[in-house]
Amino acid sequence: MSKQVRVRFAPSPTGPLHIGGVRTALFNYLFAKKNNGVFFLRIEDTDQNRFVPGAEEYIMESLEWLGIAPDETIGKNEKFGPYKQSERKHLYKQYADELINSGNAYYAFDTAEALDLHRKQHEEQGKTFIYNWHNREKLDTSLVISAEETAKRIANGEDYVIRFKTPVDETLHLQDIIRGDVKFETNLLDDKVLFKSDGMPTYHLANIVDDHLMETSHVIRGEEWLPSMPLHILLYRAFGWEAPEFAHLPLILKPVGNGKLSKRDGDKLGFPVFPLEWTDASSIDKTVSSGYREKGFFPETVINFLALLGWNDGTEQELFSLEELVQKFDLNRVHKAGAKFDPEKNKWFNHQYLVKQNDADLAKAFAPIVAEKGFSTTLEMTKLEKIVSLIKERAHFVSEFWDLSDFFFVAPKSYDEKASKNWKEETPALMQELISVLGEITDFTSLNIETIVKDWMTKNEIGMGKVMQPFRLSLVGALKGPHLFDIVELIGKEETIQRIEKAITTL
RNA sequence: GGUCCCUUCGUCUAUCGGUUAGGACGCCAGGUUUUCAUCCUGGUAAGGGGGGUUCGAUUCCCCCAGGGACUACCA
Repeated sequence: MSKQVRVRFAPSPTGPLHIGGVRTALFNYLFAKKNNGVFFLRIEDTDQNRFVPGAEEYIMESLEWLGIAPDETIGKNEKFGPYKQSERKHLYKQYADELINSGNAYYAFDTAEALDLHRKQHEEQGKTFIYNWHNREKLDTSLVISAEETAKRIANGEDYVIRFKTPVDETLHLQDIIRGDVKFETNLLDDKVLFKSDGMPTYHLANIVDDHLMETSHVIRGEEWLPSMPLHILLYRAFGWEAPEFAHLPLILKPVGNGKLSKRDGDKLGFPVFPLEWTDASSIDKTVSSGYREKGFFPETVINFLALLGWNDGTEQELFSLEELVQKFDLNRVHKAGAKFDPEKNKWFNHQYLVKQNDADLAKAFAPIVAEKGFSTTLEMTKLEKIVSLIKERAHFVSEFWDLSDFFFVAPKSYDEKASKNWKEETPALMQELISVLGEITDFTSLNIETIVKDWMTKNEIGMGKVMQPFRLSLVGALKGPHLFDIVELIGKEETIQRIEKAITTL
């Protein structure tokens, strides 16, 4: 029996979760569930300067809305808690010390200013400053001074960081589930800071320590982390720990132009990049970024579309429920190349799920909009459900419902110009006749009205278009919308006749 | 600049050496519909370039080009 699958999503709370992060979380979730494993959420807030209030809650709420909430996290099954790195602060120093003692790390006293200067000077000469084997003994480190001297400087309160002592002259062949064999020369790597002068670990140290302590079996993360895989593997080795398996996901790219989709893209591209609406409290004007939820996307849409960005099951199926995804997901079928986000196809997915929703739920979602227009009391829910069932095939979002159904609530205020051309000289007389036909119908239901009206037309040899077009124009104000007799039944005999009369006088 | 990753229709993708290179979104046309939408039918459109390996390459290898990521005491 192989060991239990435990995967994590480990965002830092520097703002709202963006769509690429959501995809990473989703793939972790799918992989965990597929393998009867555990999906946990860890908050990586080792950089106190970048902490954004509300971001942590936002992340949790987003995952919950999408239906991919973690099995373990802050306040939930805290088997390996705390799940927030700032609360694990006391843990990391001892591991940094362990690396110092084993000769895998060293103290460095260089100031940020000194390093900046080095970088600038190198740049001016067209060279790149890399803090590693070739210069670490020329810099201000514990490698070149005595242990006593080092201890003294630290005791004096001098600022220092702890850097990893990258091994020399090695070619690393690393295995990535998605990319296969990836090669790195250790001589080209730099000695990353593991422990900062503010007493906090960097991402690299905290991440490895926590993944080990939390018994992470697989690290599934974005491709932007691929360059730090050698460092991470080397760290596991230095600690003598078994490393988890790695899988680096392809990036989600902007739909137009180049580059990866980023938080800064906000609403500029005409679609949300965040699952939930987010108000930037730090901005002067309290900038609001739209969210999928508020825009009327269903969680199923977001899940389905994101799952297919970089993965497919090898068949031609495109509509998947979360359960199906769990069943079929396979990391080995994840793509290597980045994928451009296609807002059009995303909308198509939402239409698919909109049509699938049951009418009662849609009516419930539509009701507040109707109420806002001032029709709350005049309508019972069953009628609203009926309306929704008639129009949903024409919509991508619930927010489009009103424009597609306003004529159910209120008579047209104007008539579509182009359509009015169908209003000919003989039309008023015909409409007058239609009124009297309608007036005599007692069973005022769609099918019955249709039968009677069509009978009347055939008996009098009146062409369909001559009646139906003006009839629709009178009720709807344009040549669009659901089956006409369904509209007639819903608005009722009296209203129908009134609207025809109004059309006769107006047109 | 350096390191690493990637490369099939406009976009998302299938193809595990031999296919008329398939599907979906979009777009166009036709049909259904009194109308719009849905739906159905059809069409549009692709293996970056150059070398190899092979009887045969989209598929395997190399080079180039292009794109991307990373290159902080940020994650």
